[in-house]
Amino acid sequence: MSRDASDQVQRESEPSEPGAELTGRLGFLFKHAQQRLYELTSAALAPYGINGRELAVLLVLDALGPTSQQDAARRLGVDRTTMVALIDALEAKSVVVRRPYEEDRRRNVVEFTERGRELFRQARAASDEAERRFLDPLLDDAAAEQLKAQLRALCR
Amino acid sequence: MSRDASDQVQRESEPSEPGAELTGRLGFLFKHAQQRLYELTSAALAPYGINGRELAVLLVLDALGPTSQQDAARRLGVDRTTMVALIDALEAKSVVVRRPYEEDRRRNVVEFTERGRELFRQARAASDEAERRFLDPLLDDAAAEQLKAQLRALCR
DNA sequence: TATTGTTATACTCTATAACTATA
DNA sequence: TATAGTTATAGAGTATAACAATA
Repeated sequence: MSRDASDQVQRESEPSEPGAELTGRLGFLFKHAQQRLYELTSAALAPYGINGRELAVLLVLDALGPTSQQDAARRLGVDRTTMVALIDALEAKSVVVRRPYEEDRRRNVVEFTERGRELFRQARAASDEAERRFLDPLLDDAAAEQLKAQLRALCR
Repeated sequence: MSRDASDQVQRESEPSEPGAELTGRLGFLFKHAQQRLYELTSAALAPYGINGRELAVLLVLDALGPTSQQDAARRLGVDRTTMVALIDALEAKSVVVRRPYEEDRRRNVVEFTERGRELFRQARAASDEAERRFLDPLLDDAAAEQLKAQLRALCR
């Protein structure tokens, strides 16, 4: 990366490129940045047979340990009915299993299978690598970290 | 604080807050930042009876002048069949009109109505204000501009 | 043959409501 | 009564395929 910082910093507050009325808007920028991240991540995860949403479920399971579907749904910020389908898909691929929870038989415990845990480790590494490639256009690691910090601030 | 040493090691680029495995990921950050921007923008546009996608169409029309649906669709990066429905909605609200284009009668020309142009000006201002509120958690205007510059770099 | 607008259709992601079995 | 999981269903947003009119 050998570009001058001034190439990337927007000096004035009015963009001057043609079409910036649209392409300079936050909604447009977020949509397209996200689209690009989605493409990179999808390609990176394809060899493992899971998608980004399923990896997110696995990250939650890894963080929480064996968990009820409801807890995982809350943690992920999705509806519990959405979680049913996500776990269905992961269970069909033998990445996780549902176990009855004896102490409260309304619940399932969801946990990794042995090969599911190994698949998760590899898929997470592939996704990490995709994130790094996504961030590659930024100047350096400090810029990448700052972007993350700003996004964190914007999520309340 | 007398935990095992391995608990206290501050790793290099790993965030240490609980749950950061998920919430520190770019996909998660983008999704939630965008969700927040969506909520603010939706609320800001509601009084004008249009949504963010429709405002994007109007921004394209404003940038291009009277345009065919296909040109507008290309500029926006959506399918021409998607544009049909978008123009349908805007025309139903008398914000734009379709006019036959005499030089090439396969085409329509889409353009603002008089009150549509005025509504657009006000809606755009409201959306701008929503963007500013969205960016409010950032330190200052320079940080906001830098975020935009970084997003632009990430969209290729 | 190719292009513009259109319709019909389908797919993805997600949520709400209602059912069941448990508590 | 309340909760966990499930099913059925619906809505938003989008795309593909096929058609009519026109070039």
